[in-house]
Amino acid sequence: MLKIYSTLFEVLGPQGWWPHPTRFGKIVGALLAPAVKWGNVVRAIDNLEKAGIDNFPALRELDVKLLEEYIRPTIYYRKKAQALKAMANKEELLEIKGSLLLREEFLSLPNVGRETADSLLLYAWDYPIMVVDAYTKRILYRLGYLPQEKIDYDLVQQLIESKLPKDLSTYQEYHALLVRLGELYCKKSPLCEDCPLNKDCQKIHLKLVEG
DNA sequence: CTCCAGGGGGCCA
DNA sequence: TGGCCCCATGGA
Repeated sequence: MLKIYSTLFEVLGPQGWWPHPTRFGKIVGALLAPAVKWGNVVRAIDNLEKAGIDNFPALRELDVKLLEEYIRPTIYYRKKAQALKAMANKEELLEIKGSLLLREEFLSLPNVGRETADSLLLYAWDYPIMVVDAYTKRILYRLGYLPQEKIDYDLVQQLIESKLPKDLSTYQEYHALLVRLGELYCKKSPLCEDCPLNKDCQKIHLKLVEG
């Protein structure tokens, strides 16, 4: 597990997440990001900021229909609008420091599941918790760390956390690196010949090409 | 132009 | 758990 991390870091370099500088942007970004390319998340946040929506009180006052239009570049925008509204209406959460209790609070918000909750904690609350997404599962499965690709979220999270130093920047970078690797090489039709992990991959055997 | 994948989450059986 | 729905975007 640590070897994957060091290999990815060496080949792909530091990813430097989270791209959005403000706390508002980080939180909104974490809520919009699932199943959406980051570029489209940025478009959505830009739409909001151009409309002067750059803080939670403003978001709370914003008409839902208008909010939906602003974040339309992100898929499932109606669901995500509900999540944003719910977060804006629970502004007291912003003052709480990261914890597993706060995680439960996030999970009680509409349309916020484990990945989204953990993204909020890891990137907007600086709380060291590993985010697991479809790429994470697919990559670890192909590398032989998981018995199957469809597997319980918590199990994968525990596995990773048990084998990495419990360190904020390690978790932040590792998830970002796995996403980057996934985007580049680990689609359902994989592009393994160029994958930096190719020589370690047990499922797919093609030659490693160094960039 | 059409087809379709698919970085999540909720709900229901 | 497994199936279905939500539903923009971009590449084939």
